[in-house]
Amino acid sequence: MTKKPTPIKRKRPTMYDVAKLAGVSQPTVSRVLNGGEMTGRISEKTTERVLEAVQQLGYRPNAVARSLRTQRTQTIALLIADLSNGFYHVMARAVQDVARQHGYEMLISNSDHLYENERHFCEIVLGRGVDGAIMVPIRLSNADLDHYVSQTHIPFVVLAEYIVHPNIDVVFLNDERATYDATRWLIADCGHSKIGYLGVADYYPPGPRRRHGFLRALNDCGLEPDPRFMKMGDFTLESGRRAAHEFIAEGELPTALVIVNDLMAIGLILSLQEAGYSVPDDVSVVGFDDIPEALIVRPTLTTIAQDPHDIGEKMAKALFERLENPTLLARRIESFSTLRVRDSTKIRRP
Amino acid sequence: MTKKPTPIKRKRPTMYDVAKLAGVSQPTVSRVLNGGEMTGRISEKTTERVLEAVQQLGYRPNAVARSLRTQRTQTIALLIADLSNGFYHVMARAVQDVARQHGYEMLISNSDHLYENERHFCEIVLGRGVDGAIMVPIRLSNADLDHYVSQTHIPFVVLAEYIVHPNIDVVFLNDERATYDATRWLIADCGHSKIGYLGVADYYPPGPRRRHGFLRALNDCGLEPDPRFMKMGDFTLESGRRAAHEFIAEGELPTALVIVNDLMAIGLILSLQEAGYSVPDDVSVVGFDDIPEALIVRPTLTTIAQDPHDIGEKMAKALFERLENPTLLARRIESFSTLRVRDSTKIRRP
DNA sequence: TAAAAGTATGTATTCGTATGCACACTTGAC
DNA sequence: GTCAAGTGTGCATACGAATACATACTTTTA
Repeated sequence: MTKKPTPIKRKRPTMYDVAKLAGVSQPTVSRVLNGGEMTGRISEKTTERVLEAVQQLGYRPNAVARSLRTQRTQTIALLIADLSNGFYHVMARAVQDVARQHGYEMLISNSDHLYENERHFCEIVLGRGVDGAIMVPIRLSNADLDHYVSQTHIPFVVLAEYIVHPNIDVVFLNDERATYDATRWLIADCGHSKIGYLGVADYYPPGPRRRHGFLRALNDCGLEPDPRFMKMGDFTLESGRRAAHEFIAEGELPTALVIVNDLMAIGLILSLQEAGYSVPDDVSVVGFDDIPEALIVRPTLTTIAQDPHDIGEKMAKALFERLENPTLLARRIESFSTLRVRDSTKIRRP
Repeated sequence: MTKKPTPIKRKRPTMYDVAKLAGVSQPTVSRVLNGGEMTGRISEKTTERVLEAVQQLGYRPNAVARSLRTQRTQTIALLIADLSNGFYHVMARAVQDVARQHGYEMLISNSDHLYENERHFCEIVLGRGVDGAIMVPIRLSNADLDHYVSQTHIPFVVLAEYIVHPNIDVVFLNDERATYDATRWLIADCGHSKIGYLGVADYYPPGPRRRHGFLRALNDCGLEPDPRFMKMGDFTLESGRRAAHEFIAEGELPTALVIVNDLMAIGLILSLQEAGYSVPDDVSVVGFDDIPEALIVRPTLTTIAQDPHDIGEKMAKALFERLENPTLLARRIESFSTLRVRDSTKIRRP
């Protein structure tokens, strides 16, 4: 008779197994491992025996059981809007660094800008009982968020100026102001007056704010927005290319374009170049985000740089502050942008 | 005596609360919600009452408790080597799609190519009891992985040809062959003979294989590798720039370069251009990966395209097949690369 | 030298859910 | 009118660890 086909799982050892081997009770093992001074000290001899048994069995605490008992999972959840947007990598990394520093794990999810996915994420957060959540909501309304937040009692931090809620920390960029400043710079310092704007639909939260900053700058400089130069995309490179083709087809280009994000700006630049136009000689372009690709495209992209590391860090810190002190009130925290002038813009003297 | 300082959390409702409100027992609630036909059917009247109570209390099952009871978490873990590498986004997305399709959540982690992080990930996997794990190990040895895998009994899938283990599914690329083919194409079809290679240190797993493919092609075509044209980086764009500066400083360039990944290829191209060289007129460049930036850089990058979506999908599918059928033997699954010829290479007739 | 105060450990219970088993009640068959 | 075979529920327990409380033993104190 041959050996049995190996009963693949020998069960994972539990505290009871360790306790039995060490000749003590299960709680003693727990106390040795968690060392909570308050729990009662364990003699050195016992400690030693227990640790040896742990070693010998290769015991590892079961995080699920522990979570059930302690009501904390040592995990936070992070929802980002687009896994393929470089902006979020840096942010995610910053969050992860802070989390790890606090001994927490991070559950990342990706909404692809879809309402359904954002809701799904919240459901998970509620069901799985993570200890805190950080998200970049794009489609969720204040009411939606309130609905979820009121059911859970964990700290929530969002990157979204439009959210206003007594229990949610908000980190936000001053998009409106940043776009205003950049536009004004194009007009006042660079001498442009035929300026266009490539934005996104209003239901994307940063859409209205950035467009408004653009329009306000125009207005303050005594210019009228030209409807021929106002177009829309959807944050993707491809939509930037489409916009370029529209401009080309219509035969008239502005001398400068403010664009709602870098990816679209890059798409537009590539398509303009392929059609024989020059950036910045024919059109100056200003993007928004400062993703790594902004330094790869030629000309390098002038852009409004957000600081995703700073944003991630601020969000994570806010979260852990509230985890440690749940009575803390929700705050609104600003993260600043700066205009990085590169080669895609040039001074034009009429 | 005053009231306690407000126990801010009114506790989350449990099945008992639902049961009480509906006038049934807790197991009945469980059976209504899980509807497992085998469990015994519940009368329509009861079902209705229970569902109403669920609704009214806003009850949500506690995933932690459920996991403890069922010994499954409905979660898989994914470790990627570099969150800022576009290659992994697509892969992660593919994995997530398959996971979601099976009703599983995904815990993403990021190793930054660091040994410590890879180990940490395995520890988490063991402790937290995810149901399966997918990883891209870079530093972990076969022995390390064996150490971990032997302690857990969940399916593991890795993207790494160098791993050989009876309980680990391996998805791999035929790097050696792909590099061989590309090099041979440069020589035979494009007429290059002064060919260099920009690689990475041997402790990065794909390093030796890709270099070997390069050398084998040279050898098969009767060429000798020229040590002046063999350099190393570390996968980053910056290291590609450094290599370019070395070439320039040394004053002699090959007419074609095979480069271990796109990011380094792009860095090299940018630095060469800044120094006044032309790609592909002075040097033809072939990358590896086909990241999105390959289409942004000018000239567009000729590259060996991996198919990250295919890879992610294959890994996830392998994982779920073994989740559903644990007796399945571990397999080795190949994912194919194709050479995408773009503008960074040109034919040279001596 | 008995009582009080410490020390080290064990006992019992709890977290929220799933599930084997027992039980009561129907229905139909003989 | 008794028994077999369903139905629909409740009871008890288990998952693995943490913790309030009890207990045994030691030391100190009056």
